[in-house]
Amino acid sequence: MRTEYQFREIEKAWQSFWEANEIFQAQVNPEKPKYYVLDMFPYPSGAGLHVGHPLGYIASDIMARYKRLQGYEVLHPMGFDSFGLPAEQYAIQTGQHPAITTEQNIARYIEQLKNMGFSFDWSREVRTSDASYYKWTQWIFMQLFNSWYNQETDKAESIETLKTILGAKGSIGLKAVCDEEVTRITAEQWNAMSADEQYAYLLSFRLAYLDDSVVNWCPQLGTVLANDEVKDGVSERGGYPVEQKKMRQWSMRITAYADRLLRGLDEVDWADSLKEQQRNWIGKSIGTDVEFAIENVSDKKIKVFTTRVDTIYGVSFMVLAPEHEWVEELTTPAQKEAVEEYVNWAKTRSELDRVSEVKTVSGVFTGTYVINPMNQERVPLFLADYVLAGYGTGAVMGVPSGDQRDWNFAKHFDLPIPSILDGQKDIDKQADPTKEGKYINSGMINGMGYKEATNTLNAWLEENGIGKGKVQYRMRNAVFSRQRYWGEPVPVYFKPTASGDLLPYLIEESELPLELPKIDKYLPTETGEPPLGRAASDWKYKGQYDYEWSTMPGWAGSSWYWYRYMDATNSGEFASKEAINYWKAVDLYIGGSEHATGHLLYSRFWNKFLKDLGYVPEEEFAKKLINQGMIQGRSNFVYRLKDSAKVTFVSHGLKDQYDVAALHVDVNIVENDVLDLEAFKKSRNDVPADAEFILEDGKYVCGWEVEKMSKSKFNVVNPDDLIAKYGADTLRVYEMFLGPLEQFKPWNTNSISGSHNFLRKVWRLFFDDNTNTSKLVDAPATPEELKVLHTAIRKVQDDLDRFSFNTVVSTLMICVNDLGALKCHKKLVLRELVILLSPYAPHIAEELWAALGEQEGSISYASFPAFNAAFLEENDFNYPISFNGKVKLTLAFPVTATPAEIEAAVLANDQVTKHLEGKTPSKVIVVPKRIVNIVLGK
RNA sequence: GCUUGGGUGGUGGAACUGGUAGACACGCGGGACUUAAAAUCCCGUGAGCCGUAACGCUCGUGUGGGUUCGAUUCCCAUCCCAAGUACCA
Repeated sequence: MRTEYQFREIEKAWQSFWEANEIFQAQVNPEKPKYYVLDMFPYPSGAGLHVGHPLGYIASDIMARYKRLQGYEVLHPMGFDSFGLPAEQYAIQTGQHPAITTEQNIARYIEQLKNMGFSFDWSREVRTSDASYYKWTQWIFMQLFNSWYNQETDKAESIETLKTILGAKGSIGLKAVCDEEVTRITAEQWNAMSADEQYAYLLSFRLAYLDDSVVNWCPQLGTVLANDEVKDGVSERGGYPVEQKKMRQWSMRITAYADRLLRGLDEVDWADSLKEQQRNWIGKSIGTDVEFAIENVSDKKIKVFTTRVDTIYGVSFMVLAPEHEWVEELTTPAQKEAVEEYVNWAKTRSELDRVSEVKTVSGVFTGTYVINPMNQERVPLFLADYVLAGYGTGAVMGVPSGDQRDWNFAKHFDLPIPSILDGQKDIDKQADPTKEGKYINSGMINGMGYKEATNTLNAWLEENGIGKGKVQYRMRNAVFSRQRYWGEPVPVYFKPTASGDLLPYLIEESELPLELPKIDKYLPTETGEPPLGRAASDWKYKGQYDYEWSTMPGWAGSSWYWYRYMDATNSGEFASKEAINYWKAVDLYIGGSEHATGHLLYSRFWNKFLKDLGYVPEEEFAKKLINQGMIQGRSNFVYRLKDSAKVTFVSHGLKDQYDVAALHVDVNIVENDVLDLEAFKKSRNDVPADAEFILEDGKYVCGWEVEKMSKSKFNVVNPDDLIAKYGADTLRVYEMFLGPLEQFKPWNTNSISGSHNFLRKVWRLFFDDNTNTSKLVDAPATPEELKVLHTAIRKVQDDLDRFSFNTVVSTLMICVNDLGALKCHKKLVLRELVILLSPYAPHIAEELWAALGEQEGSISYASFPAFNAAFLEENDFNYPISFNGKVKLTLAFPVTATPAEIEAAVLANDQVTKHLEGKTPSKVIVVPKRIVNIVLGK
């Protein structure tokens, strides 16, 4: 029998062993510290996994296994974000229920994941589309519906506390996050309301609420599209026109949490770029709302938001967004034509046009003037598309001296550019946004500095009822309805009031889950209602009330799933108190950065909400987050002669001598950029058997380029193929060895043989390939062997603690190379080496662990080797001796030598004297156990 | 434009708080073993230069400056690449 490294048998055997013995099942175990390693769970797409997907899973699995070795109770689960569009689209085309497609895809994913040897606790697998899971997504929705945000306590509270407050004090002066247009009422008014009226009033305060939202409606497809399904104003699929349509939609008041979402970022260990993205997305700005009166219009005032109220005396014009609702009314007859023309032109401009033409100035005068409340000056009112209707109040005060855009605008329309600060420089050439200096030409703030001026103005404006300090956020509330089938039903039905208005009511908690009804077709109804409307005739609450027909968005199920893993089969709670209090939050979360402003923001929102209600203990759900970099494709090309009677391909190195066209070639038939000619001829029908190849050095060399990994570019590498050829352990080691986890990098199968050879070298430390014998011996380790081993122990531990997965691989390679050179086959040493290797290559590690005669069954629960610094101690240190920073030689000195002794010895050395060339050193720097530098004057 | 990363051999990358730049691996070249191949092992491999040779010299981390005894690492300026983004008042 050969004992050569038989990875196929080894990997299958250990995967079965792990599964049969439930090796990776996590328990609530207060005896041990816990560690929760989470991967962003995948959407199970029909294409299966490519080599890019497992990258993050490998890293998280290494951490999970490493922490187990360190004695932690590790929770490392996997599941599926299984609601989503592709399955629904497939259902529309084929009529097959999305659940069936989803089930098939998941089965494929699980098979692929199991082949990789991940240490997931599969007993905790979750699927967002299972009713037993979405029951709790619906339950959280109900909690949100039953809550309001109290700004006094700065947290969400039960709607019952709001009723009490309204009954006692009314809503005048109530600090709550609510609909903007809500009418403020007294306690008497509240108490005088009917039950239905009170219920309707409360809807404006609930964290889940109904609102008219603008959606991308595509009449031809009869459906609502997400922003990224719309390209250049038409649907990505089919290219049909898309219009903006107002629809009654469920929304979530995420803006209530804007400030906490911002503050929480300081607590978590996430990449700066990611935090910055979230900060930008939330877009907090502190400023002032100011009302400007309009000349000859008494019933309206224009409200502007400014972050620089201190510049208000420098206002020389005012601008409204072209979409502003008062445009028509505020245009004078003389300007009517020009304004209409401008508004129509502005409508044709896409978002892209607006962004790309930043430098051009456009606008039109309305003919109307507004009055600056500070100095009663008449200021012309313009329209310009640099002002956006969707941000702030849709109106901006123009201060050309301090804002470059305003300055450009003023120059273009020949408006005055008054100076307001003595610190402003060259404002005839450009705007100067400085806050330095004292105010001039500025009425009541003349002579003041920035801070004092701002405070003075805010106080005065508030006192006179003209303005007010305000915090403005860019972030909008989150639309929560989707006009789709394959999502969670919203647990709401509509019941008419006495006057016939429909009000939304929650179903009873005991009636959860509200399951998706069966429907005949997965399209909207003929009247444009969502697909669930098709079930309406026999899908009614208590047999009489219509349910909500829209479903929840994709982010609903993924905004709390890490809690379900803690107690995945609990039917009475989303997770038990005991489980939540043990596992608390995710210690390490790994996933792509593309979720920065979606999933990661919504999840933080729901987590904070659940904490407010006392269901979970932590304000932030993921303490540490690593974004793995995307793996890009590396395409290969062949070069076909353009004018040649016979089909002819020329090798990469010679292609410049011919007129050629580059064609993608399947990377799976190319090795080290050398094309497998036979496979190539078979792979394509457009390559005849007698095709000719112009070779270099007897080989056909392909060109290459980095592109996105995609089928159309023939550069998709399937992990299954690599596992079949090299084994999962090799693939795991190689993916980590490729480079830092966070970095974007192209996939290149070329050097995978290096990782495979490494594992074979490990194998050969244990077994002789030729004589079929074990080389293991029971002998005490030499100091040299211990030094090699402990150098590796220290570095592996240090590197894993800072998530430097790639350098661990080279450390292990060095260790194995060194032990090989020392011909070390001692059990005591190799035992520790195998433990170090086991997080990366768990199958071979288990096999070798068994070969060592270990009785413990699985290496997974061995102890991580204890580092002993004593083995690394040296008597001498080899000092590099440098002259003016350039190293010329090295000299060994005892580590106990003092700098003075070293300096004396160095200067007395013959070689050093030779390098001095008779010069006298002006200075000698000795850094103990580092370097000696001799400074020579010029 | 702004924000955040990043530019190191033929390639992927290493160098943890400033201390021998290029670890480790791929690729390539040479050699041993073999009838041959595979496998394995050994040697070499940043560029340029001097010499018969041991050895030695010069340059070198996008570019230009600076700080320092000493800079891939810190500072300033600048160019290029990637991701994100908002004309945000």
